[in-house]
Amino acid sequence: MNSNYTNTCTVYDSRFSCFEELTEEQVKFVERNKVKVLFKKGETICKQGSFASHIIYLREGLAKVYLEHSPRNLVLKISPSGNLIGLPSIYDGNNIFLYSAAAYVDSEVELIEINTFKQLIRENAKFAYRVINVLNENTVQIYGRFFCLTNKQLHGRVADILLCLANRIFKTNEFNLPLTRNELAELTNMSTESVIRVLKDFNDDGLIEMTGKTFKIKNYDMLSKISEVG
Amino acid sequence: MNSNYTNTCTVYDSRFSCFEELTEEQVKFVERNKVKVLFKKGETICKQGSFASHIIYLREGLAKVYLEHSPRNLVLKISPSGNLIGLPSIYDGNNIFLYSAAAYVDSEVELIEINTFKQLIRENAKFAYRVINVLNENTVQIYGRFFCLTNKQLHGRVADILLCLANRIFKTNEFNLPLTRNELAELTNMSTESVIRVLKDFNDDGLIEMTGKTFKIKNYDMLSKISEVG
DNA sequence: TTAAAAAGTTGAGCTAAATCAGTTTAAAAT
DNA sequence: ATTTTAAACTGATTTAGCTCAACTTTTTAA
Repeated sequence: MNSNYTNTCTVYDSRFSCFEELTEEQVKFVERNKVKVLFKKGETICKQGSFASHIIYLREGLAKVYLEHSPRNLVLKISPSGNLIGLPSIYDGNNIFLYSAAAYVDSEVELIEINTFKQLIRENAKFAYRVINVLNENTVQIYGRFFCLTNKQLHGRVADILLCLANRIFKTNEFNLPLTRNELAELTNMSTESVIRVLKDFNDDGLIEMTGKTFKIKNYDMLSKISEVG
Repeated sequence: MNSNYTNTCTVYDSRFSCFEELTEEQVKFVERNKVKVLFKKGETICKQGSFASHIIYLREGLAKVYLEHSPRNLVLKISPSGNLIGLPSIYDGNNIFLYSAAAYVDSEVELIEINTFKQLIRENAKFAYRVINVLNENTVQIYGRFFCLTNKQLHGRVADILLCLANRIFKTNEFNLPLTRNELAELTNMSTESVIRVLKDFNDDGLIEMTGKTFKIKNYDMLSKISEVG
């Protein structure tokens, strides 16, 4: 089970859509109570501390979910298309966003009115069960990331995020990363300079091939090992 | 909302019991499908990687929930009585415990058969809604702890855990801690020596009064400040 | 009630990784 | 096309916090 900790500095990979469980009528109910919004790269999708009047479904794009805190934020997860953002805000006694989210690339989201969502949970147990699944998968992912950021050293963390990007986000060994080195540093909770140094090490050792923002995983096994050992 | 990050190196403080939502019949159904077990201090309540055949309700005691990984574990949370352990294991496609739990003190738990629990979720939407609440509260707590361990320095982390113990676990400013310095180190993700040094600093500066395992919070405000600043 | 083991404590030295201060390159803006 | 700004990179320096190696106190076991 230790492989759980490899490559978990990552995202929730939506295997289940809770919306599948809705009746036709409920689907229409959702349609009536949602709006579609486009966010440009860098824009804030939701703001920590503001009223959570809606659940956010990321239809297309890539976003980061993070806790705001000067001098440095903590990225909780990166979220590709197909994910729900803001679910933990729906618990009773709380009506504010617990975190912020921002678009890494131009993104398309659907905002679903929160009481609509809550009502669906209360009246459709199967839907609720799916939501619980989504929440739990998410929790597991965050645990992996928690472990990664607290117990792995720099090389392990960078290896981890590279594997994550290749496996879970872009789903290919060669990808063009829409993040700056700075954003990569925020994501791995390290300094920009350290990110650059570690990437250079990997490049020099032939583990990756890197030209600017183009990355190619050359030695998957070795990166996995580095990620595991920390 | 920044006070969110103070004193969150902590536990889920169960405000809602999901079981309140059960019908009489469902309560009986649970009664038939649960067993009561006693765990001695130090004993493993559930083991990461083993089959999760049940949900664990901590009726009495104090436990840690942690990810196992040599050379050092990561404590996800400490769990006082009234908490459910093992909820994230109930998602589809997974039937193993994602983490271990161990008793800090002699503890009494109830094991509820997992399919019983799943059935309740599917057939009682209000129960499911409560479970979602519990999961979300838990998630928020973990986020706080995640932030604490990744972004705060040693003094901030120790201040945080002391406030947490006083406020959330023992609910008094003077308490006898059933943890060794070593366990405190594991909890704050620092070395035992560092824990001792920081505690000594706090003691010397009059922020706490400490004799062996007896702790007394003397300057709550200053500790809060240290916890906030990091 | 004494021995053994575990927990707690202290200081010295080391190291991983941050910060700082700069240079180079690339991307926007004029 | 040229200036401006931002991002990428490099080396030197600093430092927070760990490890190590002692020693003391407390707890447990014989």
